[in-house]
Amino acid sequence: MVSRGWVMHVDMDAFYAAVSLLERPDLRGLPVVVGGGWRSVVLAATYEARAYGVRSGIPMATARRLCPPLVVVRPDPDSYARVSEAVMAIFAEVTPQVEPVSMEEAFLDLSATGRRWAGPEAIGRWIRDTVADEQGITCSVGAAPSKAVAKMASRAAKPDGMRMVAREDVVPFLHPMPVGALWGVGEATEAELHRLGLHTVAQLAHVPLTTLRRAFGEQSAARLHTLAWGIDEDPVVPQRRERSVGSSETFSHDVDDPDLVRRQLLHLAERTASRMRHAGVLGRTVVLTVRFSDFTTITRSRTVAVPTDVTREVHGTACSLYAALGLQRARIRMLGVRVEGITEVGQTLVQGRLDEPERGWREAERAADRAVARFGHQAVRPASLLCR
DNA sequence: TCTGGGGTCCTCTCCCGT
DNA sequence: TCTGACGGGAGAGGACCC
Repeated sequence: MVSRGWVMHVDMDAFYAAVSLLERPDLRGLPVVVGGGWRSVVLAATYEARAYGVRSGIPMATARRLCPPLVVVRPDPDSYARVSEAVMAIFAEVTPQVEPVSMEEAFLDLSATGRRWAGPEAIGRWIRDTVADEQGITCSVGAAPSKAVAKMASRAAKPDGMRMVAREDVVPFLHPMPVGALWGVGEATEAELHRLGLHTVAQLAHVPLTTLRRAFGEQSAARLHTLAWGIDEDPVVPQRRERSVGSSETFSHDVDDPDLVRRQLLHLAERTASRMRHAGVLGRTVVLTVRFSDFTTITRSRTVAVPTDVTREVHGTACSLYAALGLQRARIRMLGVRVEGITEVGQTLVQGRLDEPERGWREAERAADRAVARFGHQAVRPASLLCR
């Protein structure tokens, strides 16, 4: 075994766009993005589109302006899930210690690989070849002594490349980089670091910890400092359990009608709770998110006495949180419903209420879930959503 | 320019009980 | 009975990731 102490990060190149092109080979070589309606943002862009400055996260309108010949394709979640599952199965042939980060990337703890592998480079080559042969898409691979550095190595290798960073090479690899390249340093943190006169990882690594503490607080300062030296003890954890489940949606145009808001909250509560029932989990805290037309966003939450996965209860809590805001026809752009404090059904006592019928809403909604699974989403729906 | 939807984690504040 | 210190939990918001 020659891979002890190595963590590998594998990241699919422009995953959603690449998978979409499998169905549309005629679009190969063109600037293509995956995205939705006119108020949406770019979900993924091919490297041809990126040459125009188009990248994921920018508004669709901006993308069209930057790249007039842009081709837009709609997302295809089923295909993404199928390819992702196949790719994760390839990783599992290397090691059982696979931590999926999202559909398109995962960390692999190479300490647990068998003797058949000659080392991290051989593993990386095999993964890249197998993913390309079996799934027809490319990926980038980074390997290092820690997750954070492995992640940055795969980013440096993109697209369609591989980068190994041995323990003795970590500091020379990191220190010339701009601070914004560190994993976990986004726009706001980068701006604050620049304000402190820190532009490279080397400068960040040598600044006194007390200076960072004043600017970022205890935990974030410690994290930044250790990251700058490539130290990251975060282990590879297969099968991380979700800590919250939620659903949100931007209206096609801003709304101020309270009835429309309550109907949308029902739609979001239904989506959230049915996913919870499907996953076999319950949650205690309902979080309502409201984004107004000026893009200011507020959240309000309430913890209920008994954990729930019942649409009616999630909806009722979300509605009372909304009512408590006392909004006078404010223009709303987006609504979200999320449930936190997740536990598994088997681990939680679901206490019946005194005023609850013996076979209550929970059973009714489970029966509806079974009908939906058999006959499709239109089979059973709350009456107030039938006109959607 | 005009900003999706799914998440996690951290910080700060407030409230409550001791 | 009042006051202050302290810790824990809840709630709100922000930053970050893909």
